[in-house]
Amino acid sequence: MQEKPTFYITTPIYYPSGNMHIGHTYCTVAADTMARFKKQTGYDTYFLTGMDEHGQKIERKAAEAGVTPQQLVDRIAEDTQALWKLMNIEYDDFIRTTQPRHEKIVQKIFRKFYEQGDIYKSEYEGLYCTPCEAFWTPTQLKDGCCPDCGRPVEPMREESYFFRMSKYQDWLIDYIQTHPDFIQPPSRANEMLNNFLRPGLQDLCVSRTSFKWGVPVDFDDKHVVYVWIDALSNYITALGYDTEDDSLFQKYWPANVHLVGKEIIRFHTIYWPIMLHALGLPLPKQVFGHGWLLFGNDKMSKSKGNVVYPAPIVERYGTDALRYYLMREMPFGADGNYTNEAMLTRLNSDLANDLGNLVSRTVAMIEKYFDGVVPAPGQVTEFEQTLLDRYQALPALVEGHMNDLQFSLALSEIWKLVGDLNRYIDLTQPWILGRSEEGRERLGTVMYYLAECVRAVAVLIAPTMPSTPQRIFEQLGVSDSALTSWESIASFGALPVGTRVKKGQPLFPRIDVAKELEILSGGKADEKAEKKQEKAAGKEAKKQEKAAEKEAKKAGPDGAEQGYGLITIDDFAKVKLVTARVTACERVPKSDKLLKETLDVGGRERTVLSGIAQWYTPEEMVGKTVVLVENLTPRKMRGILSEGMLLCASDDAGNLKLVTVEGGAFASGCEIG
RNA sequence: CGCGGGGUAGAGCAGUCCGGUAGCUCGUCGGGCUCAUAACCCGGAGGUCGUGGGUUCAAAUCCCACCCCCGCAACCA
Repeated sequence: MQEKPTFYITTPIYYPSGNMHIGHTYCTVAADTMARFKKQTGYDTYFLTGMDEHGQKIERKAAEAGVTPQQLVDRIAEDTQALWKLMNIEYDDFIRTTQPRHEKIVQKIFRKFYEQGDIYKSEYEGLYCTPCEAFWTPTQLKDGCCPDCGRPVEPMREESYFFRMSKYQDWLIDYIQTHPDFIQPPSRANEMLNNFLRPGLQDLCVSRTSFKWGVPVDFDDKHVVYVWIDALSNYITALGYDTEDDSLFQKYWPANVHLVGKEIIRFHTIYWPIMLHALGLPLPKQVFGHGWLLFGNDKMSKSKGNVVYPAPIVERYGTDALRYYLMREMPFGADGNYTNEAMLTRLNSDLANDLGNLVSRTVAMIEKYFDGVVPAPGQVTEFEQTLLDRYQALPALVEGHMNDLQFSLALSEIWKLVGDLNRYIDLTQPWILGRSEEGRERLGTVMYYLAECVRAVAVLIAPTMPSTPQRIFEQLGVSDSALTSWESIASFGALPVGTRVKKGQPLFPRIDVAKELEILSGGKADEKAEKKQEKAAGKEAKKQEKAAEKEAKKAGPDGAEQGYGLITIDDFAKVKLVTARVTACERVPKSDKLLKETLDVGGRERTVLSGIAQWYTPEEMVGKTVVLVENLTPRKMRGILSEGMLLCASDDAGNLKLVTVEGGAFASGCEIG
């Protein structure tokens, strides 16, 4: 028996500092699509994803939440795996850096580096910002102060182990230059060479003593292994490298592709190759840096948060729809914008109008004209020839784009066939052929070509949209797995004459874009509230508010027009507004937008966070008398509990002004209303 | 001089490496069709390719300078 070629693909292991959102989903879906494609085209594939669960940030987050780091990461790992299930991700393994199988090998690797002289002990010296618990290089500083919080930094020393990167830099430069496919897209290779390699690599600090949540260095227990060796080695520890059973490692390493975000390409194309080289292992064949999914302004939503989570989208439109959108919308490698509107428009035009409707009309016509039985094709005309040309060229084109990880191009090629088919129907006018007996053979040809081409489309979209093909096959009456394989579309005509089709539900119902946009933005806020606010009271209030809003919209057109429901005086009374004096104010570390205000409210002190740092400096805040929503459910942001909210006015142009009480001396704690 | 991405039709983008009628999707306007999910098909309008200079027979594309936007990693009430 002939052995299949192998294909090993990985995603980064994600950091569980929060729930996985659409950006992580993007990368994971891409890896899954690729893995499925390779499987479909005859490869023995292995697809690894997982989580990078160590580090100071997790330690701190867990402490804030009052749980152990392990509990924290367990929860997020569970949620993440549930999300991947929802997205129909078929990974072969899910590695977590807290698993013993990983930790043991990391220790071995670390020790090996030490013993062979790649790692040495020294001192890390740098400028440290104590509140932010971060080291900065002199070039990162802003006016000599911490770029995050603006406070002064101080020189600090920390004992650390270092990896001699410099020892390998010439080798790596040479490797990159002689392996042009190693770093993709190629512009990234230049970036690495010019910015990091040619100027000279600095030795890399690979251990920490400042936190404990990590893999202990087994010969020096003051230290834990820092992220580089811990996280990057997951790609081989997951395969059982350097264990008793390393059969997976033997079989699949080196990886064919590491899919990574462009922000971590440096670690994967410099540190990781050097580590592997030092271990005497071959390098992955390719590291592909994909772009970032940016968030365009969603005009329908006034909510300021712009993090998009996949679950609500999947609930409404299905997993395949979201997968299609992610893979189709932007060229892999470049940045792309995500907006609900663009997605809904895309789903409507490509999935509902073009593909879904094509399947619909094809099946409907075969039912109408041939009682649901696929007829035999007859004489071929130039119209069929056009289709055939497209059909025959398609698998190779798709394969080419897929191998370049150009998902959007692959899909766009497939959709050219979909477009051809819709056009074909108009050109051949089956409804006219159906009127006369002479047209019958011709009609049969048209129907056969349609059905057979639709079958091919179903096969081709399977990696991107894993569950849609089955729904198409059901309507086409195809159940034989020999007719759903990649090989089955190698040549036209595998679909047996006489197959019974059966019309089913529309594949992708048309979406009312305006309506859905409203629901999506509302749904998003809802989900956030649910995640954030454990307190039932808060949740309940929100729901009621929503229900009331909906009611009011139905009832009063005036209110609906403005997007607000009418409320009664009682509703308003629920909101307790009071005056408050800002007694102190500072920027929140590691946040662009947040200010932390300390307020005096009638003699009592309150801490409130506001996303207004772009408009107000901490200095000018102090002394203002502002309006506080006093009975808002407290919420934690950046680890600080915010007890209320300051009223602001903002306009469409992005200006923002605090609502203040004229004459700053007005007493604080006074009720407003 | 921190790094990176970008400025091409109303919107989102391709084209730029390797100069030679400016293209795709959505929207819009007009027409056609009735098998289909108000879907599908055809056609039109709409761009001095950020600005200024240079090279060239010819520049979105090459060279120089400048301007502007965005991101630097995500629950920002």
